[in-house]
Amino acid sequence: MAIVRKTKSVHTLLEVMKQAGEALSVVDLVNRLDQEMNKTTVYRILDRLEDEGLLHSFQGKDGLKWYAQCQDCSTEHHTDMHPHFQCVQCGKTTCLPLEVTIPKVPNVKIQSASLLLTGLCEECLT
Amino acid sequence: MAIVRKTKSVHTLLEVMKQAGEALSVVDLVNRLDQEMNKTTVYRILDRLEDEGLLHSFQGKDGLKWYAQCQDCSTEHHTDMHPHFQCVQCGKTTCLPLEVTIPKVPNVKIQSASLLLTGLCEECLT
DNA sequence: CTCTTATTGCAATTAAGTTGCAAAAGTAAA
DNA sequence: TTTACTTTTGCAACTTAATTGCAATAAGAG
Repeated sequence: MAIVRKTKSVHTLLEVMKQAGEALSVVDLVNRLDQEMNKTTVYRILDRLEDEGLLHSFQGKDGLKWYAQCQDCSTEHHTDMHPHFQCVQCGKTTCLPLEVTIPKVPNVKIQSASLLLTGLCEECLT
Repeated sequence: MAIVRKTKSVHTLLEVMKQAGEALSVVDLVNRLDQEMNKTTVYRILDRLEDEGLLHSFQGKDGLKWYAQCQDCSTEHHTDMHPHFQCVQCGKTTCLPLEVTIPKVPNVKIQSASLLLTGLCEECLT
């Protein structure tokens, strides 16, 4: 695995993720960081941070790639699996701190699982 | 809901899905049907068939949209949810005839859930 | 400081998915 | 089967997420 330097760009990106406190799509991140860095850089840093295990990604229902930072994320704990929730109205997307029981499937070797729940969040319900 | 006519194109597409016997990505479908119809038509027919409930779709880990036909699919039974398995080596993707327990999340209204399992299929394991 | 390696910006490219519009095909009623 | 109307299709152009090549810059080790 390539060495990931904690450059200024990396720090800025992680800070934006932390401030957001929820999952962000790559498109959203590119927009938020438009003044700070090039979009190619955003894509590349996200790749590296995911390799390192500092972020994890999943495919949104919108076809976009989403990234999130969570407590469980680390290089060792990479296969860890938790569901995500995406509000169909406001788009807010969060990691759910829940254990998911992965169904047993005979004759295959499961390497990863991703569970995406969609619906209406608390704020959009009221 | 618009009326979906069983045109020749619709029939051909459904036949290809049936022959495949597994989930197919839109890109794959467009290629397989290249001689028979335009790619725009493939996209539009898939949309309509999903509305009608004859097919269901999900986002693959590759970022592509995948479609599958299954026994459970019908207009009435639209919110039905089952997991999919995608082999990382050969790409074979199938519906798993399993019930999935959707975790209870407080204060939100879950409308849909999609569970994608990835790993190695029986053939690629041996 | 100097050498080496990793990172970044920029422009161009690839590829998935969408849109507008005119032509063709299907449906129903006379 | 002719006519009138609606849905479907093909085609070309377009939008946009994601990738690539290359030169320039920044970081780290000695």
